[in-house]
This record gives sequence, C-alpha cells and structure tokens, in this order.
Amino acid sequence: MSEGLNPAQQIAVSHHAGPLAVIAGPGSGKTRVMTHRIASLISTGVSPSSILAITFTNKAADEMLRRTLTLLPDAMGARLPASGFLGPSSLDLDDGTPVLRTFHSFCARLLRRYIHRLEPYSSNFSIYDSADQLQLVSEVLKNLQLDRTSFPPKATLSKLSHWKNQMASPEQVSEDSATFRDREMARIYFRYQELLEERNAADFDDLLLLLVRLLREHPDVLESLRNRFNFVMIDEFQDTNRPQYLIAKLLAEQHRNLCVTGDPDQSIYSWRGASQDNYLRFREDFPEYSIVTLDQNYRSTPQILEVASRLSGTDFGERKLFTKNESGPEVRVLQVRDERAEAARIADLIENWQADGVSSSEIAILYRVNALSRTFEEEFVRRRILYSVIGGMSFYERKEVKDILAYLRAARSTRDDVALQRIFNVPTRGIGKVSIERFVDAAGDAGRTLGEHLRCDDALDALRGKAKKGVEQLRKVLETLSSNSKKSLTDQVQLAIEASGYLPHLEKSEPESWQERERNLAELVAAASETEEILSSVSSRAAASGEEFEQIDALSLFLERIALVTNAEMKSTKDGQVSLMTLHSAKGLEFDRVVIIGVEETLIPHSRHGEPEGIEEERRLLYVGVTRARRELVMSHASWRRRFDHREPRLPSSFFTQLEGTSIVFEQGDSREGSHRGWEQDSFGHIPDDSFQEEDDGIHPGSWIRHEILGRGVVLSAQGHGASKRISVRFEQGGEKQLVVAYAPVTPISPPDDEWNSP
DNA sequence: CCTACTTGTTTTTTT
DNA sequence: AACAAGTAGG
Repeated sequence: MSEGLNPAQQIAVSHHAGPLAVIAGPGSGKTRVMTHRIASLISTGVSPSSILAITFTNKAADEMLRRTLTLLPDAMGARLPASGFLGPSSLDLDDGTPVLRTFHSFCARLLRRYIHRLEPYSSNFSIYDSADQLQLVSEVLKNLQLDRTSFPPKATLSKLSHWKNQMASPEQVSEDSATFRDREMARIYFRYQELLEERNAADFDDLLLLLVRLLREHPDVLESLRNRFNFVMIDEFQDTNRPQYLIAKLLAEQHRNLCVTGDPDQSIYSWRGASQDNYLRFREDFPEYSIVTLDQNYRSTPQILEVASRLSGTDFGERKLFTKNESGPEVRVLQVRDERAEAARIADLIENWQADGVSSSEIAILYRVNALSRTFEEEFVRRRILYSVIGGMSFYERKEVKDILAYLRAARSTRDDVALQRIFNVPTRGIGKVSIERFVDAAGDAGRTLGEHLRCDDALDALRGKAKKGVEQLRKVLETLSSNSKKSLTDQVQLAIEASGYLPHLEKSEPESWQERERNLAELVAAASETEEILSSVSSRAAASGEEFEQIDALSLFLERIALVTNAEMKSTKDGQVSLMTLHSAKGLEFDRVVIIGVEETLIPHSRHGEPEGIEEERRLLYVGVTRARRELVMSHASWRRRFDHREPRLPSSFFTQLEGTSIVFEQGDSREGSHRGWEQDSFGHIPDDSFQEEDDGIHPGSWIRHEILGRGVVLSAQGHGASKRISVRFEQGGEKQLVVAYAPVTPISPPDDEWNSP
C-alpha cells in the first residue's frame, strides 16, 4: 500500500487517528497521499462509507474516487460504481463507497433531506445561481427604491456574499454600520435574505450556512452524521472559508479524525471568504494535531521551479520546494505587439509542439480574466487548432436554457418567484411592465408569493385585456407542467419546451442565432435523459442489494446538478484539444506545456486587487499558474491590448522584476520573426549576454524613445546588455525613470519635431 | 399599455 | 460588443 511513497508521504498515509495537517507544495503528490490514505484506512477495516472527503471541485472528487478504487482489492473495486456525480457519493444510498464531494454539493444533498427542519424552508427548495441572485438583488433595489448606479447589483452582491462568508447576520451588519450608505447596504442584505426565505431558495453561500445552522440546532442530525462519518478529510484547506471550517469542525470535533491538506502558498480565494485563519483555528481546536510537509516536487523541471520559487516564499519562506527531475527547456517570456500578435505567436508555438508530437490535451493556455480567451478562440478556429474553453459562459447560463429551466422551477415550486418572473412574459404574451407591476402589488397585498398568487382565482382581477389573457395562458402552461410532474424527467423538459411555445418564439425573436439556441435546447433534453439513466442505475443497484434509500425526485437532482456542477466538469474532456482556462480554474491541474498569457500590470496583478494583501494573492495566483507546468512554461505580455473598443497601452507585469537573474529567456517580436532567432534554439545553455548586442536596438544614451504609457523621453544612460539592459530615461512629461528594456514597452523614435505616428 | 428601437454601461477570479 | 435601462411609436 505504501509502495513508491517517500517517507513524508508514508507518514501522512499511515496517520489514521487524530487530527493531521498535510502541507503539500505543488506537484508533491498530494492526491496520491489522499487516495493512498483512504485505501489504507479501508484496508485496516474502516468501512468505506464512514469516510468523508471534501474536495474543491466535483471533478477532483471523481478523479480521487477513481484513483482510490484502483488501489483497493479488485473484488471491492468492482462492486463500486466507476464515476458520476451521484452514483458514488449519493448520501442517500449507502453503497459502501467513501463519500467524495464538494462542500456545496455535500450540503445541498443533506439539506434536500433535512431542510424542512429549518423554518420556513421545504425540501423542494431552489438553489439560486449567480444570475438568479443578481435578479433578486435588482428586485430588492426596486423594492427599497434604491438606485442601481449607487448600488451596482454585482458589487452589492459580492458585499452581501462577503458578509455571509464572515457569518455576519443582517442584524449584526446593521448594528455595525456607521454611515448612511452602510445602513442602506444592511437593509438590502436584510431584505435579500428575507426574500430568499420567502422563496424557499438558497444561494451558494446559504448552502453552507444553512447546514451549519442545521447541525447546531438539531443535535440528532449532527449526532447521526458524526456516527456515520468517522473520518473526515478536507482538501485545498487553504481555500476554505469560515462556514466550511465550521462544518468540518462540527463533524470531527468528537472523534477528532480530521485530516486537512493544502498549501498556503496556493491560497487564491480570499475574495470568497477563504482565510488563513482556518489554519489558526485548526491549531486551536485540534491542538494535538500532527503536521506533515511534502516538499519534494515530482511534477516540474528545475527551470520551472526556479521561477516558481521566486514567486512564493514571502509568507512561508522556510519551506522550499526541490526536485530531482531532469533539466528542461528554459522558461520563456514573449513580448508581443498586441493580443492578436500574442494569439498568432502562441498558435505558432502550439503548432510546433504538435509537430514534435506533443498531445494537445497536454497544452494549456491560462489567463487572468475570461475575456482573454476570445482572441485565441478566433485564431484557433482560423488555424484549425482544436481547443476547449473551460469555464466562462457555461451552457446552463445560456438564456434559452435558463428560460426553460425557469419553467420547470416555477411549475415545481410556487415560491420560486425569480424563476417565475423570468418567464412571465417570455415568450411575449402581452404582459408588459405595468401589468407585471400590478400583479406583483396584488400578490404583495394578498401576502402571497407570485407563484401562489398566480394559482389563485382572484389573480386576474387586477388585469384587463391582453395582459389578462397572457397571464391566463401562463397559468395554463404551468398547470400543464405541474400535472405532468410524475412523468419522466426527459418528458418534462421536452414538455416545458413545447407547452411554453418557446421554439416559435426563438425563431421570431432571434433571427441570427435561433438555430444554435435550438441545438442548445436539444442538448438540454439529452442532459436530462443522461441524468435519468444515472439515477435509474443507482436505484436498480439499490433494489438489487436490498438497501433502502430515500428517492430524491429526478427534477430536483437535475436542477441541483446544473447549479453545482460547473460547465468545466460537465464537458467530458476530449483528447486532442488545447485547454483554455483562467488561472483560478487551473488549480489542481497539470499540463506538459503551459502558456500564461496577458502577464501585464493591471491584469496580473489585477487592478482590482486590494493593497497589499491583494497583491500577495495575485502573486500566489501566478505561482499557481507557473506550477501547473511539467516540462515547458511560456509567459506572454503585449504592449497593446484591446479593451471594450479601444486600444490600451500595457506594461509588463511588475512580477517580472522578481524574476530578474533567473535563467528565463525573453523573446521579442511577433509571429514571423520571433521564433527564428539563433539564440532561442539553444535552450539549455545560458544565453550569452552579447546576444542582443549583435542587433542594434537603437537605444543609446542621447537617443529618443517612446514609452507606450509614459510618453516620449530621451535616454540618459544605458547599462548592461540583452535581457538585463537597463536604461535611464528623462521623459517629456517630466520625471526620470529606470527601465529594463526587455520589460518596458519602449520603441526607439526619431527626436521630437517629427510627426507623431501612433501604431 | 405594449413593443421596438436607441443610448449608455460594462469586465476579476467561482461554488 | 453585449446587455440593460430609457424613449418614442403604435
């Protein structure tokens, strides 16, 4: 069982009882340790179903289960399901497997069973995704007659989420608020929470908070869960927030078998409430803990680790990663003109790799913000490079898909008003703004939710004409759907599309894109039938083994899956596709070749960071990106980048200054010239310092340069060569500045009085 | 009172 | 460039 493990890994694997913290650097075999530890527990007689392992994504959960199964004796592995979001980890089916889930899906599943114990929720509660939340915030603003420009819904929502992750109640926030604005925000929070309850809905944060409440207020539930889960493991502990920690603590404080694994250097979710405090809390609550540090890296070349180590270490400098891996190519930094040149240059690179036999699925393009994927997608389409964008606008966020799902939700729950409002006049059925307002007021006066009101006889009294007919029509559609709720899930989805008259509406209102949107709806039906298949296989296995389990209705499961399983995880990663994703979603993954694009100031570090902790987190984010690479790492930055509809000059990331003196190679130039300079081929040796000298870069004392942000200036002095050539410049706007030529977007220009031609 | 068109704003990261 | 709120016509 401990085959091929290093001593530190072995200690972690064989530590079974009592609290354990594993500090695991990138590529140090953390997943290996976790899977071996689970297998090791089972081999000493621990019942698999008494093991709970919380992972950061559903994909990681599946992967971990798969790898654990291969470590178990065949007989045991064979009777366990291969994979799937509800098969192996269904809480309601004690099928003998360890429960591997994310916090959110673990909570959702428990709440489905127990939420009726928490007033006023009932088991068909809805899970609100960010679009639903946004709609709810907008409604609250309207409700409180606040203006959306001074309370931008998105910013407001993230403030609410922040409070919720701190576990501050609306009342507390209200008490603590000093300014008028703060008090208004507290009112929004209060009303928002009130509406969620009324609507029998939980947002993502609520899933965690409601479970904490359930465990605290209902000792019998807590008791039964403690009895069931004798061993609790939390992965990516550095990215857990307060409610998540509390759940872990509540479950484990009695038997104390809590194992947390993580890496403080990879903490990148503080904006979601993740906090290093959880390590402190762990130490306080479980003082008898043991600690194991895994610092041998098995993933990357020394070149990559050298760069990584420059980016880590301010916080936890004591710990240094090392590797025995063999040397690889130098880490390269490409400087390009703009985002199109960047895409072209990197497409070249990818084609070269492919020609060398590198599999596309071993190549990843990473970026700070989703918007950067666009140019690459266009370029890849043009060049016929197969790719897959992970994350971003997901399938289930598509308008047409959300609309049909809203029909299903509104039919299923009379309290899900966000869903109902979404489809009130979609397709258009003559119910305008004014009529909706009247209807809402009437419902409010009657003390009902919209859904309840709609189903009452007096619902239509306030309306006349077209609007009245329209509401009648809507009511009929929902009635049809509700009365067919016993039908198969696939039929229900199909029926929602038909009864709503959605397809004709699409063709009329979306002349450009209706065909694609129709295909998306067909895919939705397919997804429903897939869910159904999984569910029926679970039920039949349960029936065969004579075990009892609480059947959750298929629609609830379908909606839950859609809300909690991200697009990235739904898409079966096909071979032969280059992956494009944000640095955040790259966490936990590894690739042979990694390209990090847009390594520019205001992007990495992002301009919205808070000082100075924010910068630290941005640095860790780059660290995470860098350490995804096994063999080759390339970073790029452009001198210009399109934002909205104008070109902006860009500066290279200030993080590059931390990399000075490493053996990274800087390459300038675009697609055509770039890859054919002699010195790049020699990737193993040190770049000779005079490599740049051969070509006159036109930058000498006395010559003029233009800096794309700072403007024109005259070079006062120059030292060094090549990548380390520094110049001192006096700018026209005033001020002197030291610049590293390779980093700074400077171009030699003729002395002033010349015409100013901007690129 | 509804709908189609015009105008202004928007992009950090995710369960 | 895409999406919501605001405005005029029907």
